[in-house]
Amino acid sequence: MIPQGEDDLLARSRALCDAMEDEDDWLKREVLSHAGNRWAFGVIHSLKEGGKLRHAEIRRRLGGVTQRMLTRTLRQLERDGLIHRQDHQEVPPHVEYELTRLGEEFLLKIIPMWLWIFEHAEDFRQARKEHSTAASE
Amino acid sequence: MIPQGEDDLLARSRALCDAMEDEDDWLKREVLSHAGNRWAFGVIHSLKEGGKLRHAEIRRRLGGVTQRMLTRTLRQLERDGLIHRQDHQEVPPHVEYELTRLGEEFLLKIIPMWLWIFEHAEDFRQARKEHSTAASE
DNA sequence: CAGGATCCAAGGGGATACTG
DNA sequence: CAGTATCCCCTTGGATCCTG
Repeated sequence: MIPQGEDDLLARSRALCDAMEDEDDWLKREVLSHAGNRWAFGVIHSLKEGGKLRHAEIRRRLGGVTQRMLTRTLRQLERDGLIHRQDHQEVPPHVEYELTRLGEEFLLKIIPMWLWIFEHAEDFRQARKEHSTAASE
Repeated sequence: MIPQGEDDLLARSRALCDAMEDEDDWLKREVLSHAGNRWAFGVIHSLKEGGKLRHAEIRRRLGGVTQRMLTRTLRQLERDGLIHRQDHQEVPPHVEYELTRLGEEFLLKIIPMWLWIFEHAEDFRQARKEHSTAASE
């Protein structure tokens, strides 16, 4: 798919690589790391589907995440502007999270890559298997 | 952009999230980590442009990477089948690396996200600035 | 030339307990 | 309910030195 514009994509990417000396390096690390983050994708996904959600509700949807890790993930995403945190200043605490426009766009950008990875799950498994057998020879 | 098929994307992603219980989690971690890896993207990019390259040549193109980190990155990419390592068994050592078909596809899949992030660099900077001012209030 | 060995600092991920 | 504090292990990124 998307055979058109391949050279163009590479050229633009190349230009960015050259331009990205030191100043923009934090951007890659900061933002792209979320894509590899253990819970970030699930959080964004949940918020996309559920709209405005509370901490406990997100935890329920994810399953397996600890309070601490969820809090850290939420803080990180908030800091980068992908989600919005709304504290209702109530007792007991009532805090709601929702995707920002930036967060929605981010989700739509990483889903294709995400899908591609899982579509090629067998290729990756195969590559690893071949590699381990080659190593044992 | 790409307003068409948004629901479809989400539905497919949702289905994958549900299906991905424990077994496929390594896949996400392993493969997606390359996207956030400090050097992986540059390595893949160099190989896409330069074809078959040696260790030292890749180092020259990247600039700033240590031997150790480059070796580790190459090993990781090789393990996941994104690049191929060809040891010519010579003295002095002569080892060449090149992209596999899987690696090329991977590059084309992550470039759009990559470009999007840099196109929105200002948004991220702004979000962070607002967040830090909000925190200090 | 390619990369292994060693040592280090920082961060990710997690378990458990506690708090306003 | 939402979150913090403390402890832990593991990985990442890196500097430096050494080797076939």
